[in-house]
Amino acid sequence: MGASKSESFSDEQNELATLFKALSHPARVAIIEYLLTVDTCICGDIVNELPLAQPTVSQHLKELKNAKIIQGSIEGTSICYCINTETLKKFENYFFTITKKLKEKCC
Amino acid sequence: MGASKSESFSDEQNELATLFKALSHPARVAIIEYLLTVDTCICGDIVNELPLAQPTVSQHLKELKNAKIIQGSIEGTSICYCINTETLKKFENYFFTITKKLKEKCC
DNA sequence: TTTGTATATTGCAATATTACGATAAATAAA
DNA sequence: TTTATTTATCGTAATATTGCAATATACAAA
Repeated sequence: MGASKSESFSDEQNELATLFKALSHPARVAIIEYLLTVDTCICGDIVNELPLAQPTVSQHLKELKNAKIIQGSIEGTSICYCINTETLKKFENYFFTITKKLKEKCC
Repeated sequence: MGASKSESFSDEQNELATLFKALSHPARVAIIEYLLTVDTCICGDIVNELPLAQPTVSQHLKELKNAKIIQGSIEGTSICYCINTETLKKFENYFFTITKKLKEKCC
């Protein structure tokens, strides 16, 4: 085996796991943090911000895009990336449900 | 290569990524959700709740324990698992910082 | 057209994760 | 002590992730 038995779990559980997975690498956390420090959706220079080669950064950006956590739009020669507020809200909601349930517990 | 260049990122970025990673599998999301549905820290039967073999569940539980998201105490023959409120609060705080920053942005 | 700049894709090696059968360890009950 | 029950660990196969050099693509500027 080796492949995750995702079909054995609910859609919501898989969706939540996918979002967590997209953020499960320090480089991708760093990308999100960087996108949050800049005022607008700034183009380029994400590569210069990270201690990784350009193809590696491109790959991490692709994963964040696939998870719909960020989105990129072509802006001349470069690409303008920004956070997908929609998805982050969804994520926040999921997460809230969990932490809310936790507060209702004793333990 | 293949190993993650974690030393190139901040401790906080790595810590956050570790927490996300611990929850990046549907089985582990399911475990957390199950622990939240039961009133107290119920022993055993986590294995029966999941569509996975016992060694696999044990492995997932170990990962959640390593990330300090859950904790287990011996209770006779079985082990009583429950959520580590401390860690989840820390996680919640990290996450809040991100979503708060997002709200301060236009985009 | 040629050159330069920005980003993506390919290919591959190193490493990590996932899953589970077999087995071990620990303890309760008979 | 023997047996049953519960959880952990080992070993291993299948698959996924990470990182980057090389290369491709796309387009702006010269």
